[in-house]
Amino acid sequence: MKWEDLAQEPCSVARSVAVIGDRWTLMILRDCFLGVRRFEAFQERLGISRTIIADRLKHLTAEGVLRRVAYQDHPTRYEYRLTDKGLELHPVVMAIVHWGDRHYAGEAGPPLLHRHKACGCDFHPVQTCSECGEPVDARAVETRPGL
Amino acid sequence: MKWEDLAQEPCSVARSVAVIGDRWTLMILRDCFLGVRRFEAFQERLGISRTIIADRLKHLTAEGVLRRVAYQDHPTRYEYRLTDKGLELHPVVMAIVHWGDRHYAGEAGPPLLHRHKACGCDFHPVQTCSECGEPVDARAVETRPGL
DNA sequence: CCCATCAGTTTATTTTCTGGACGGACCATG
DNA sequence: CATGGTCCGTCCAGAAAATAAACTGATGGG
Repeated sequence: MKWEDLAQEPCSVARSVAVIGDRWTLMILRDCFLGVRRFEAFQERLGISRTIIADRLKHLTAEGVLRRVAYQDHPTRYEYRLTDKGLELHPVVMAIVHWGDRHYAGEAGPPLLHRHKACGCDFHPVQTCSECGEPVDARAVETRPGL
Repeated sequence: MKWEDLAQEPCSVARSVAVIGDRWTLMILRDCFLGVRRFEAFQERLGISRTIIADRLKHLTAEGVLRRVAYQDHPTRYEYRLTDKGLELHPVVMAIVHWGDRHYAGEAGPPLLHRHKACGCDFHPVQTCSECGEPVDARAVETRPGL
């Protein structure tokens, strides 16, 4: 199997991974959620070659996760913003952050705190069932073919 | 920046991505959550070269996400099972699945359904605030340095 | 002019991946 | 007791992809 074939698999993980399942793509998305928008800023923060940045931004734009927005003319310059589809990746990123916080944070605690504006508290994400509202973990889930 | 350097970054996304942020690693984890445990089974399901399977399984084992468990002697054969740390990746995988379901499922709906054993319903994951219990989305979160 | 900013592209190198063969320890069958 | 099958890997050479570093090109400021 080739990487591009992932998108054709009858599996939502495979299809998503074809879009976002790449180290640098995930790092770029992290920065997007932190408010980074410009090519130079991504490059500087990540410290990787510009080719990769250009490539990944192009890919994410083509997939509708980011959109290019002109922020000046003469010359026309674009920045990259999350679309609604991109914003929906927030749970993915938060879940990754939380796992990292739990298993790789040092003595001093997690590097970043997240505050829920509605209640004003620092929080971590909890995954719950859309039907009953209770927290869900791996052992509480049964999977079966749906198609 | 090199890929291995990600683990040293003061960022939980970077540290997590250093462990699981690879296409094939994510696909292997998907299969783990579907109950796949054996080398041959991973290889057959993914259809990629055995070298990659061996490499990724080794990496995940070294990171404590999977553990090797002997399931027979003469010769001793091992299978790979999720550890508790690995099971904690469930929210990450579910979030990815849900995003894929929303944006890449065809007419017929998502390829897999997930049933919450406790309430018996098919569900999708909802990310909520650990403090107030309300659903959280990207715009409801403020980030600040915590260390 | 000369330098700086910004968003990329081009080119050459380095790394990774593939596909296939191979190894070793068994077991079942004829 | 050969022959083939199962299972978990490893090894190797060629192909493909990822990456770094330098370059382009449009513009503005001093």
